[in-house]
Parts: sequence; structure tokens; C-alpha cells
Amino acid sequence: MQLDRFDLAILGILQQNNMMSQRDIGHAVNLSAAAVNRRIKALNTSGIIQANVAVINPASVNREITLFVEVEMVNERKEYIDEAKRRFTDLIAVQQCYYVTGEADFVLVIVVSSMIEYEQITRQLFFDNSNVKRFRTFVTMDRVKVGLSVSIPEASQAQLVSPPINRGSNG
Amino acid sequence: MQLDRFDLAILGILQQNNMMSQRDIGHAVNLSAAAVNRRIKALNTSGIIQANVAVINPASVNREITLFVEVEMVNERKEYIDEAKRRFTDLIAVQQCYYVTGEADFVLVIVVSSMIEYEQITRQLFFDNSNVKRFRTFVTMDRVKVGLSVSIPEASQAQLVSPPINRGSNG
DNA sequence: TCTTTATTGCAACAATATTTCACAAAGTCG
DNA sequence: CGACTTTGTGAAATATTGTTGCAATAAAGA
Repeated sequence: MQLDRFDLAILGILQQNNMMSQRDIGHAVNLSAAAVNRRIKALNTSGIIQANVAVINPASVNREITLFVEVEMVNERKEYIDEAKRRFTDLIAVQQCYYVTGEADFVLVIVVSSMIEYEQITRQLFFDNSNVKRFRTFVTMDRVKVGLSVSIPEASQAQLVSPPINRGSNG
Repeated sequence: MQLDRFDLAILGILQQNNMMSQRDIGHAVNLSAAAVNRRIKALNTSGIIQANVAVINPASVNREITLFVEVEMVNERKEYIDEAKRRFTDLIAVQQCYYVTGEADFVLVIVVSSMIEYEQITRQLFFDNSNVKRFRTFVTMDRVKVGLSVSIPEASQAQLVSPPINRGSNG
């Protein structure tokens, strides 16, 4: 699916607030609400929009501790890596998991309610896994910027001056 | 604001899919749509729900490269740290920024379209900043698990068997 | 027991999303 | 060059969803 500047502008809005009415979005990007509706539907079904979610304040559900963990594996053969991916992914406290190059093999973002809970997780994920060579933990003091937004190409300077072409009216 | 098991169940649904109709949510948690509506509104206004967003597939907008960067600072006095926070946050390519303890001071998640773009960012953020002592980059090969979901206490085992109490009707 | 407060479900209502339709632009084929 | 097809549009009609008022229920305190 090819995205034009209107799609990009719509994506830019939705990734900040997907509860804005389609009419308001249309007004913001110079399109009719119907056009916005069709485009959003296409963006959803094509998988360009992967999910629509509420972002919850972790503190409000007693998940105040965010940790970063770099994990280095012993054996980097595919089956071992896949096994590790599965293990990490399955744990609900693992909010994000990335397989990376460099001095570590995995980077994890873990969200827990207490260091006791984290200690149990380290045992389960790392100490009881003979393929984990080493791990390094960073404890977050400030979640300075958190989100999943990506920069939208040209979305900032897009003018969106003219509705694409016709005016489809007979009056 | 005190959250009961219904609020938690609703949060658990919304952080996976905030486009589900309030009727369906009500059906899932054993409440009326009106009750769900009131609770969601309260969750939004109280800030427990921090945002409602669409998650965009980065590849679809040509942002295929995700990087982790650990940054170590020279001077850790508050004003310098705050200045760094501002710098990092302001850059749109910096998707996430955490101030951490441990062998680094900051952990960044950066999303870009090319390594050339990243090279420019390193210059801007690190080389041209005399307070940056060192930084280490990890290039992501696989975004194994990505999201902002937090585990909701007891949401998994909550039964939600009985609608709270009344049936508020006069027949 | 009686009162107060909070919360519910239902039903009417308002707002929003979705579909339908006639038309315009651009491309394709003869 | 002209007829035809495809794609996409705006406006209007329809369907769905969110929102609010109200009486009733339950819990807590006097």
C-alpha cells in the first residue's frame, strides 16, 4: 500500500490520539470525514496501523519500577536464540524485547512492582538458564520520554493545502 | 482514585485494544455499557489512562532501524542532566528516553530510516556535546516484543462473575 | 432502623462512524 | 482522438456507538 501525504498526516494524528473524531481529523488534514474513514480503515486492514491501544500509567496499577536488561548468551545458534525469544516474550513483565547486535544479544524492558519481583524474574530468566552468559541491569529513575511514536516523513512540513482533486458535487 | 477489579479488567482490555465498543467491553466484564462508559471516562480524566494511540508499523513509514544507545555523561549535576533530558526528548527520532542508574546515565531508543541518519544524530547528540563521555550502540535485528502494556494485577485470575449488585429497573 | 452516598441498569438521546451514491480525474485500449 | 474502466472523492442517508437522566439497589454510618 502506497501512502500519500494525507495518509501520513492522518497517521501522525492517530499515533498521538486515536480518539479524535474522523470529522476533526478531516478538518485538520483538509479531507472529508468519509475520506478519512476510508483511509483509516485501509491503514488498519493493511497492517500499517498495528494496534490501537490505551497507554496506562504504570504507577496507577502498582508497576512503578522500569528496568533495562542487557543479556548476553552463550550459544548463539538459531534454535537457542529462538528459545530465548520465546522465554522472554512469554513473561508478562517483559514489556519490550529486542534481539540486537553488539556487546549484548538481547535488550529487555521489564516493568515490575518491586525489586523482589525483579529478583524472582532474574532467577527464572537468567540464573536458571544455562545459556545466559551474563546480564546487566539498569534501574530507571526517570521515564523521560516514553512512547511508540515514529517520526512521519514530511508530516511536519506537509502543507495539505488542496483537497486532492475533485469536488464530486452537482450543486 | 481507587481501582476495583472492574476497572482493572477494563484497563486490561483497553491496553490491548481501545477500539472495542463499550457494549462488548461491558459484556466481557459483566457490566452495562453505561457503567463501562462512566469508568472509562473517569480513567481518562484521572490520568490513569495517559493516552489513546495508534501503533504504527515503522517499516511502513520507512523507519526500519531501531537502535539502543547507552549514554554516559561527564558531569552528573542536575542542571546538566536536565539539559541532556531536554536535548534527547526534543529529537523526534528519540522514541524513548530513560534516565537510569548503573554503568550508564541514559538509555535511548532511537528509530531512524538509515544508518546515515543515525550517524548525523550521533554527531548532534553525542559528539557535539562535551558532557557526553561515552555512548554504546546496539542495532536491533528483531523487534521481538514491542509495546507499552503493563501487567495488570490479578487481571488474569479475576473472575468478575457477578455484576456488582443491583438491576436498577422498575419493570 | 433510617439516612446518606455511591453506583448500577435501562432507556432516550446525541454524536459518531459507516455505507451508499453520483460524479470527476486519470489511465487504457481501440 | 474518443469510449471505457478504474479509482477516489464529497454529500447524504443509514447504522452504530457513546452519553446522559432517572429510578432503584446496596453499602456505610448515625
